[in-house]
Amino acid sequence: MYKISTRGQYALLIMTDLAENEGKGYTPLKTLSHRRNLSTKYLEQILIQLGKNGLVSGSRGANGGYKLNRSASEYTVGEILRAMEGELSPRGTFENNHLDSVGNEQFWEEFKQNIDSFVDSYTIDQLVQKNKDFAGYEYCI
Amino acid sequence: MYKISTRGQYALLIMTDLAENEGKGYTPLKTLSHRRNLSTKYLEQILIQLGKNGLVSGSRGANGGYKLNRSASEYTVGEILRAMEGELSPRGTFENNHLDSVGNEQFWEEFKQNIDSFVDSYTIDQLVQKNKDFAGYEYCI
DNA sequence: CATATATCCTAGTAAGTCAATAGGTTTTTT
DNA sequence: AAAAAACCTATTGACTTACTAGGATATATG
Repeated sequence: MYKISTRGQYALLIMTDLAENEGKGYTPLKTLSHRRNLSTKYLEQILIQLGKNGLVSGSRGANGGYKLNRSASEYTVGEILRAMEGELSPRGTFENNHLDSVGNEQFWEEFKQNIDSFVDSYTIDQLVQKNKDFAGYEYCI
Repeated sequence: MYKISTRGQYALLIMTDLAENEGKGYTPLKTLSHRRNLSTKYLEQILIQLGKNGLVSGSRGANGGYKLNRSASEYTVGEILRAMEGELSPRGTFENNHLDSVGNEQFWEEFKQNIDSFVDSYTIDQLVQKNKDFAGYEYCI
């Protein structure tokens, strides 16, 4: 099937959200989950994992929350997805099966490289920019 | 993350196997499963599904088995994988979530197109050729 | 110091998927 | 008639997903 789970999708969404609110200090989990209408407790796990991977920082107590560690242009979509999903290999179990043919092995390897180079070609600020472009278009109607 | 399941991987392997044995009439399930050391009963389900999708034909009785419906150059890897896995969308549940941002939506759409165009750029006979190239290289050592 | 606010941590669970296994039915050749 | 083979349907254990739940820890403010 090769699907990216909701963890990866939510992570990407929240990273663009944080990017859109860059420079406003820490954004609390509650604000994020309400703004995107996602389960607070579920999103919490995602943010903690993003933190453990060095993508966001959390601050506890009043006025706390989460913020990006770098500027939005310094995050690729790939590293965010990999932080949540692990390697984005299109093969599941039985990788490198010795029974597989060499041609097939090469195909699977190229498939993985193709996916990696696609997701690594996108940065978070490019996603944010796409939104802005669309918003601008809407207002012009 | 969901990966391409063994069904898809086995299907691809068996299609290249059938391609390598093109012109030799029908190949029985038992031969295929023993040659690739795969579960006969499991592979049976895969071949039946490939048949329902018009990719192979089965013939019952003695001297029966399976064979390709077209020449190996007329199959893309994509159509084989889609026959087993359904659409190769990288998103799982909650596609087209109205809460998603436009930029993200576009990203997911392009991601899917990227995958489709990759798997559709490969034909089965290209995989077979890769094997032959490698075999030739081996013998030259 | 006390309290509210917020992140951090661990465990559990219902539903679904995966990878087989199993046993039978139907068709075709010899 | 018998053997060979595709076809069909059901079941199962292991695993994953998408949450839910309850607490422990840290921090700003009064």
